Amino acid sequence: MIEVFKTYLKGKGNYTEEELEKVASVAVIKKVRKRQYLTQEGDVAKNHAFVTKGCLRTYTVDEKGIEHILNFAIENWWIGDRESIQTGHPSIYNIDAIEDSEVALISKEKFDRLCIEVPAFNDMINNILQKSFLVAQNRIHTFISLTAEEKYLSFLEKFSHLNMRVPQSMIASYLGITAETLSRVRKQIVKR
Amino acid sequence: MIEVFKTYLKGKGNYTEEELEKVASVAVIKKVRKRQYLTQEGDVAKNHAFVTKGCLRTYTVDEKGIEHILNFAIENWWIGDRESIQTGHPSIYNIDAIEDSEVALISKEKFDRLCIEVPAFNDMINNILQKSFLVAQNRIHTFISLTAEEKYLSFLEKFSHLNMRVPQSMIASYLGITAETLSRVRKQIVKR
DNA sequence: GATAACACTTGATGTAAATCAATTGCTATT
DNA sequence: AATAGCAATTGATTTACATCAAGTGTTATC
Repeated sequence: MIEVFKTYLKGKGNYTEEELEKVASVAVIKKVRKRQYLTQEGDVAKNHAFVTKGCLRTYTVDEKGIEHILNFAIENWWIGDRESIQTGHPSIYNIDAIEDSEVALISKEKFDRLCIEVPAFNDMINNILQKSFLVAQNRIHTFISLTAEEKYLSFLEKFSHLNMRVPQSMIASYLGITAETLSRVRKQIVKR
Repeated sequence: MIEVFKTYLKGKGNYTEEELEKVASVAVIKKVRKRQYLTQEGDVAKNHAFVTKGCLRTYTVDEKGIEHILNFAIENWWIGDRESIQTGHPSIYNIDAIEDSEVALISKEKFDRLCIEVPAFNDMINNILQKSFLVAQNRIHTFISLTAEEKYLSFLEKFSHLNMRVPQSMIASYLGITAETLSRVRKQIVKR
């Protein structure tokens, strides 16, 4: 499935054939079965991960045992706790697969070296970062200004593909509402 | 006040004296009086802004006339709608000063050129972006997992300096709660 | 020094969403 | 085919927070 990664790279930056090989060659493919962890709370994250197949999520579990989902990642998305990778501090997040999945792992060291040695890679990563930031800003805005129903509608607009793949209870968690509330909200929407 | 900007640059990157001048020379100092807009909803944002003095905020106003504050920026922070600047689309945000302030403006064109011509600048900006992203992630996490009181305590931990400068009603808005709720939450906290 | 203009507090009431609990479907496994 | 194990729905109840409405205190403004 390294081909998925290469295709992605081609679409995202101006790589020479040589650079492309260089980037792809440091990636290590790993299968992650449904419910299997990629990283657990307390671990120091060592790898950036690119999803070639399946779907994963980043989340925490609070004292009451409730899961709070921070992010999903499907094919052609990156996932990983940048904070932990960069600082070397233990991660506060869990990452696991919610479908049988496959990721391309790149170790921090190799990733950092790529950023230096392959300008196209560096630019690509910074572009992604920029985009991720804007998405995050936007999501913050939904939290401070929208009702449960509006949050869900906004989610549908932006991530309808996720809506079809991810259990409702997880979408609720991602939106910061309960599964019951989401169920009722959906009923309301359909009714109109 | 361009000195504030130069001092900041020195602390944030490995600039040669020449590069430092180059960066500083493209910045245009602008005074922004309290309540004066830097950008308004509907405008296409043209400049990145670095705050050399004072305090500004990014916010929206909903149909009911309620303000939702997305960000504050004080001395040594950047502010501006990256999305609008990059895409050329009208901004959905208002930015105004909540104290008499002063900013260093850098136009999109000059900013982009600096990113290309001054590697230290590019690296610095990407570092800031990375940090901004992590802060945003963190804030999202507070929204999906904390109560009003916990959100405020978390805010205090991270931004106590802002707490002293910004009206409570605006902090409430930033936290996605009402001013009344914040007032009661504070009373609770003091009581213990 | 009176008056306005905010910023914050406090109380009464309303409501969206959470919680608790039971039921109905699925699909997965034996 | 029976059983277990989730995922979603639905109803009853509670609660955290919002809303509405007066108040008080503090700082500007004429």
